[in-house]
Amino acid sequence: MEPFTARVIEAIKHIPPGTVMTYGQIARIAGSPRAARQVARVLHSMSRNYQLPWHRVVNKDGKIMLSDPDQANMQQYLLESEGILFLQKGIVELAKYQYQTVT
DNA sequence: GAGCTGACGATCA
DNA sequence: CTGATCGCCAGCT
Repeated sequence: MEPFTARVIEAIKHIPPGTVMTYGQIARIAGSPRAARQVARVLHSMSRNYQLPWHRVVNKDGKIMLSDPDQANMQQYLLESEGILFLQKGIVELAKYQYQTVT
């Protein structure tokens, strides 16, 4: 497995309940600030093979950007279950819930 | 093995 | 401010 992938997985694993992280933020932690897309790709691939809180990952707008409506709905449901309030359909209050990386 | 795709993000027009 | 384009590079065909 690529180091990048391992870092992505680890970063996601460290996201506490009730908080979220952005793809770009994870990308930075993983070592590639502009590799947000790869984070998403890794996520989509790993989430079905590893037990990851992939639902705690949203884009920089705090918005769920999943292609599958069913999964997007699932993500919102899971986040709400953790106490996260949605401003709109598929949009969380990122400024309030974004996880502060410790590095 | 080579090329295409894409759960994003930043910049340009 | 809104819309379109480029870059990024791991994963899939």
